[in-house]
Amino acid sequence: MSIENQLRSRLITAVKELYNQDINEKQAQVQITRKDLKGDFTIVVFPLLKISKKSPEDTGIEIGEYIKANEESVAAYNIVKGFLNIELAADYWLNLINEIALKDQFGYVEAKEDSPLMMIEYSSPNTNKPLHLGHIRNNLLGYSLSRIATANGNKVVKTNIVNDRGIHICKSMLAWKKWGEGITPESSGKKGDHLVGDFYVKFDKEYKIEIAQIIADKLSDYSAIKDTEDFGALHKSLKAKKKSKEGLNEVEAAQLEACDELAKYAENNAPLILEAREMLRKWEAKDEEVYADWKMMNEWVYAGFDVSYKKLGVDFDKIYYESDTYTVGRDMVLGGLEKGTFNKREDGSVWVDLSDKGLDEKLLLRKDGTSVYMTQDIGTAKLRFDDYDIDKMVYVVGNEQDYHFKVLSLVLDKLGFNWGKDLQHFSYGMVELPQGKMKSREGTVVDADDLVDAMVNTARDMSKELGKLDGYTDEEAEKVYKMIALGALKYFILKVDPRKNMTFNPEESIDFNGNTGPFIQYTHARIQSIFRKAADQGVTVDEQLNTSVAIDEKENNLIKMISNFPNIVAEAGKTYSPAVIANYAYDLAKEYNQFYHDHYILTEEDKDIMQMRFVLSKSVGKTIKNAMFLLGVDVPEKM
RNA sequence: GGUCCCGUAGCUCAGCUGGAUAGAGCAUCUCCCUUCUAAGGAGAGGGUCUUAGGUUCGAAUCCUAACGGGAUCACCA
Repeated sequence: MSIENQLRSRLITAVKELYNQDINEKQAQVQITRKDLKGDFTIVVFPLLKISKKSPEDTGIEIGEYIKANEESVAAYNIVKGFLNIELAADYWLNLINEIALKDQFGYVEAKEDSPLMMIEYSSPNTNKPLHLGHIRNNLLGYSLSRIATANGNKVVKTNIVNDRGIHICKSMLAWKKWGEGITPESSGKKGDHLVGDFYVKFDKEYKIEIAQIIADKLSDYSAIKDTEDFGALHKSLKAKKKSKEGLNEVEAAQLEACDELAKYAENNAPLILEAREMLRKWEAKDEEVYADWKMMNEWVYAGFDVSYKKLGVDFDKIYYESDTYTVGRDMVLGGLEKGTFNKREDGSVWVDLSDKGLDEKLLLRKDGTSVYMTQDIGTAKLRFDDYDIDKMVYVVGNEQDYHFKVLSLVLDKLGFNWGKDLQHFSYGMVELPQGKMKSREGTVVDADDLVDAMVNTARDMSKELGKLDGYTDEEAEKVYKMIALGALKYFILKVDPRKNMTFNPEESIDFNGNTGPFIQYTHARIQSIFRKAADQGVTVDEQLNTSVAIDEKENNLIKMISNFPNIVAEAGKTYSPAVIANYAYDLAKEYNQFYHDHYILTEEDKDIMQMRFVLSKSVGKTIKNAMFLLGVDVPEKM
């Protein structure tokens, strides 16, 4: 039992003994004492005043005396403004740090035979474009969450669902067929995912031209807007005005309706989209030529993704492909249709009615029988639960899909899967740039590969300038540059509460000073440097410290922070938040740097004190390393 | 319009299971490298915690409303 819990139960018995009253957890408040006050743990006595019928001071004294008399590790107490601060015996913390010093995996809980199996889905890319900044947040969160879940004693399976089919894939295929002239990654020297992405963009461009043409041709059919000169501008301004406080007048409402109708008509009747749909139909019918092209282009993309994943340092235990799972989903939908769980409309499309749950009707199969996004998620879920004995399913997917996962959960539940309603949508916020949202059409999307490369370059330049890696081979140094670059990027993204939208400022992200990953990595390297120096000087140091040595406040603070790490890991696991770990690692590094600044270690003459600072430094180094590991960040020996 | 999320220093973010004087970093201004890594440390300025009510001994934190920003409500994924 932790000392905190011991104090809590002492408090409960104290109230029972002193005032003959039982109190609950909420009334028994034990928290860590503010840093600027004397004491280790604080008992808040305010909630107990009604019971004690005494002043905060008197109540504090009575409880303080009781705890001091009955809890061995409590040495003293003080009362400030009605808060009872408990002071532990000096050697309590020193014994604790000796225990910690012996544990390599300090802070982690190992999984047992009967530990729950958690499957975490993340990444889930579309095979029609390369990974960008948004995917980076997803991948880093998913990877970190899986490490945090593992550290909390779960068996974890990292999984990925590759969205390798659907109309969006057909768009890039079609564009490549039409305008690609047989270009390949080899012939162009371009990464496969980028090459395919280019054709997706090309499709969009040509498609837009066709839409504009149709609109121009058909404009005269729509009386409300027939004299419009700039359709796009009108449509946009009407939509904006509808959203604004002002609202639309009758004429404008009619115009907007006409605009919407015409735009929809154009979008659905442009020759390119018709061709793409035909291609999707052929693909689902396994048309030989379409299938061969699809396979080839997908291979290009996978090869590209592999490079990006490796660059980011993430991986998966099991990858599912939508092209394998959508038919399973379709069968399940059809099965549900037979049982009357879903219903078919006259045109042949299949729907689920969720109006009793406060949602609306949702499409599960199109009228032409092809699958939608939801269909494949149903199939994927089925396959996964067939493959693994999953206790908890976590989907790392952006918050723009909150609604989708609400529906998925209910649909799975309707289909009779008891895990349906328990699925966890780990919903994270969007990544924005200082100038606003990323827009692929405006070329403001930050490419994942480019970003990592740029950061490695910055790390290299900076390191060379500082010259801290002299003596390393080029290969060794390059490893460190990469470590620092990724440390900066990962920490920058993971330190923010995942649920919130975040702003990614490229300039700030490559800053290596202050509250950054490299700051924490630097602290680790600094600590390792002490040990190297010690070895050079022939100083031998024991792994344990003398528990009767005197420590000052700073040293005590460090021990307290280290000993709190397991609680932090548990909290991060419970709240699914790498940010909790990131903030802790920063606080610990900062605290250590202050200690380092005004405490000498190797030149300290008192052997016991030197020993204590040495063991302390070692424990800090280890804890930083273990914390950063949970973020997927490695720490260097030198930097 | 319905539903959901967010609003803390000039900027980016902590703090939110109610608790003591609301914290970091960046940016601005001062200091500190002849002893273990200055990618560091110390200090200064900078706040009606969007606003208004409510609950409470106590509210940045919980509740309600307003204002501001975002997401979503497709035979897109």
